[in-house]
Amino acid sequence: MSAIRVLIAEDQAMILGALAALLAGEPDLAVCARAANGRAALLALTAERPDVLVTDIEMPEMTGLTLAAEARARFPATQVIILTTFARPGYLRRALEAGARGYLLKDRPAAELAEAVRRVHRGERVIDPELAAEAWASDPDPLTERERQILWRAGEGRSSAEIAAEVHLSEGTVRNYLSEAISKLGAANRIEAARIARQKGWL
Amino acid sequence: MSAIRVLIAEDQAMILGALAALLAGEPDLAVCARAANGRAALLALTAERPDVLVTDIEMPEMTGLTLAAEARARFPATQVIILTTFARPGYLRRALEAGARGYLLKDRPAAELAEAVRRVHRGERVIDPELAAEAWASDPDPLTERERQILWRAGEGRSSAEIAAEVHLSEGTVRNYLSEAISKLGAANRIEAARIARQKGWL
DNA sequence: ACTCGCCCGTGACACTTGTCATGCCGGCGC
DNA sequence: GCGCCGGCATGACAAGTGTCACGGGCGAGT
Repeated sequence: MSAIRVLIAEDQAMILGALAALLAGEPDLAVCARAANGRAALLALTAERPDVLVTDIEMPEMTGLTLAAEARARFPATQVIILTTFARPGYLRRALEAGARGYLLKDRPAAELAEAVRRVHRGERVIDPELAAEAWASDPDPLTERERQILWRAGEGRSSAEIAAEVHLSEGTVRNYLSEAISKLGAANRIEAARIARQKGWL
Repeated sequence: MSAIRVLIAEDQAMILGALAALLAGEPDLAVCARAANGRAALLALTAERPDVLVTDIEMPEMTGLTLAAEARARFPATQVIILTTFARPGYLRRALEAGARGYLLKDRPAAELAEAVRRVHRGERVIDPELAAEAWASDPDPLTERERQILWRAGEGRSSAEIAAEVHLSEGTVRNYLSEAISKLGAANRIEAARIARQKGWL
């Protein structure tokens, strides 16, 4: 009986190393690769085809949520666990929609990580129960994928023209999406809209 | 020759466990206790008198910085290492004033933690070199009080007119201050300026 | 086949924002 | 006294932003 092969994606190098050390202590688990961002994780997925992917959400290059969706689509044999600081219902909802099988908080005891890896590998779901209840009660993400993508860039300080170039759209269209997002969120401008969306976990 | 005894303080349980696992892999180090907040760390210090204390900054009950100062005053034999996410020069300065011997970022490779523990135990200082340079070289806060006051509000999403009303200035003047702040920070617009200022700890 | 939602685009308009030239005033050094 | 600089203010202009009306295409459901 061979060990469960795990890929860890986490942008803070020391935490990445520490998590790897944590799982290395379990005889039935093996950390087959590590990645410091979403893009590197995709490469590692292709090369290693691990049984389980454990990923943070907030990473450079590609967030853990889009990584989860990519992984789901291209490597369905790999189960995804989101491991994050943030107990935002919006994150959980999007994680589940992206096909994640587990959602774990960094607040939880260390032992739960190894246990979660085993359980998703058996095909079970592992969701923080407190968070699951809260997620059901909260209002759903009103933003479309495009709106989120564009609002995120606007929140970083990019201009409409810059965003248009980045996502290959016309500037007018970008302004339309922003206008739509602003009105959906009841904000007065793109800055406030980005702030609200971030706080609700929709970015 | 006995192992170096280490106390770890960190509020995120999983990270705490992972860091402990990381140090447990080093034969010359021993994690003698763990604490989930500053108050618990003080109790553990009293009970265990460890050689080295590794602590996060942002914790409930008592921050790592005040914990460092307390430890320095009451247990001078224990050397303190601050381990944090934030590369803010202001934090580093306060950490050193509190008597910390090490300041390490969670961004750094995992191997550096064990090495840092050994070095502070030998009486050396361990300061992230990048951060040390930045802390001394960085022009301390180019913003005037007015600029800060106004840029902060702009970062919250308020318009120039709203800000003008709040601080009893003309709208044109508000725009002038913002323009000045934007150029001082090398930003392209108020959003980016606010982001940069926040990141540098100037807001 | 039809509607509905999301996607993408255009053009026009009013408003906001960023920049610049210009000025007043009070403190500071010489 | 004099120049000089930093804080504060104004007005004017160009560029960027938010809104609206309107158009097209595509896929999912009824």
